[in-house]
Amino acid sequence: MLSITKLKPITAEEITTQLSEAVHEHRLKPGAKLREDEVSEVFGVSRTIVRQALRNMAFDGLLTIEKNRGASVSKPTLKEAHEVFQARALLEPSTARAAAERTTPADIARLQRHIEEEHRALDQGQLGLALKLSGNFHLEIARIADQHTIEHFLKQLIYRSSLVIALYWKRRDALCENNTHNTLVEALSKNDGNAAEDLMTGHLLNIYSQLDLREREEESISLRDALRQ
Amino acid sequence: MLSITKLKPITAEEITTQLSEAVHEHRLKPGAKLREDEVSEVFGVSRTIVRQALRNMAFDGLLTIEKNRGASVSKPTLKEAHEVFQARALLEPSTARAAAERTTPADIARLQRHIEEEHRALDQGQLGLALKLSGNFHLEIARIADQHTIEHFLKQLIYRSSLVIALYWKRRDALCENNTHNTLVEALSKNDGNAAEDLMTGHLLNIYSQLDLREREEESISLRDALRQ
DNA sequence: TATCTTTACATTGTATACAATATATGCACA
DNA sequence: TGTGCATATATTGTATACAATGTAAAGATA
Repeated sequence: MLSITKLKPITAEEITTQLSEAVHEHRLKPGAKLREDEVSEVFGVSRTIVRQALRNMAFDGLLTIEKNRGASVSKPTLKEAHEVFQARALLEPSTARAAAERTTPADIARLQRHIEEEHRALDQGQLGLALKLSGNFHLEIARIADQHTIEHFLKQLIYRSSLVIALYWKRRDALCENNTHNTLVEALSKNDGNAAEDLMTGHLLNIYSQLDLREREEESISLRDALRQ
Repeated sequence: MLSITKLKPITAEEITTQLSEAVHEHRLKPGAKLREDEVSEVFGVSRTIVRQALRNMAFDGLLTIEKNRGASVSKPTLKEAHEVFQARALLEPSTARAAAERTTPADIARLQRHIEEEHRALDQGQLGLALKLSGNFHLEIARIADQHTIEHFLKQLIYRSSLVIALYWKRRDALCENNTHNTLVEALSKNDGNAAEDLMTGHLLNIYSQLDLREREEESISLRDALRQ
């Protein structure tokens, strides 16, 4: 028997979340176009709602909306890539320190579950998922630090980091397995703020160093885009 | 003779800017309601556009939109007030340093014009305007540092600072006249990054110290709001 | 064939109609 | 009075119709 109960339609925020995760996991790659009625068909809502969701994502820097030409997944420039990691370098170490000072056993358990999931995803070759989980680990730390404002900014930066990685990661074949996250959890569990701050600084530098952020010629992309301007 | 040329209507972004400035200048105070019809009448556009503008502002933290209950100017809590200045303390000093390393004479001229305007506003008793100009001074520094991402975050933080000041400033009667901005410009003109960074740190602490961020009983506000939840 | 126009189509932008919800008003009853 | 309920009004939320714009296809001219 089919249930005909009219279930309430999905909200703009839920669509935002789902699409954002798709970008974060590289299921939607930089440059991908998102047509409004395509999206509205998928989620079963009107374009009104879809447009709200797309604008949300544009705000987070995930999408770029060009007037009369629609929305597409952003392609951060080299400069923006640098800026994202510079901003993270300013925000995350002190946040890690603050988190260390108030980490509870329950927090540790959550973080360890995060890491496990991430490893599982890597083992199964789900690179995109692993990347998303890795980002969420960082967000979790901001949550523990109980810094909502910074968490909000960090969320944007981490999503954009995912785009940067999609475009500028040196070796696509493998996200290097590293155990910095484990070491960080250790520092947090000991409430060692100094260590947490230092580890986070090093961790970000490590990621940063694995990006290929040299100037490129093909930067001026698809010719069409170059001429359009 | 009346010009009947159909001038193109104002955009959502322009409305966002105008309303944001009104909030920044305290012409719109925390708690003030913004009805969609009213706004759309004022600007001569449909509610569609107004709703875009209101959502933009909600994203910046200037407005709080409650489902089915409309938009009103945000009233940052004590915790949020702390968070705003903690975030600024992380971002602005290093930004000032970066700015110092690339400040040009033209930049100095702009900054000095800023300060002059600010003083003029103060002399004429236009506190709100002075506050906005003061905020713009800080944004100008981020612009000089050529850090677009941080500038974007800072803009949000500075707008919210204005709300915090509206709610928690110790002495409403007078924005204390200080010449820290002048000293900062001096450091920038000498390309003295260390000094700029230190001055910015001190400046932010100074503002922070002039806020009354002690717990209050009346925090739970208008009773209506408290019970509504 | 190549280039330029013109035309048709696809897609986004805006206004508006209607539905859903919240707020205010009036009335009954104690 | 004042409290509860019912009704009316105001306001926001969503879908849709139409306008504006961009893109692709077809045709014309050389």
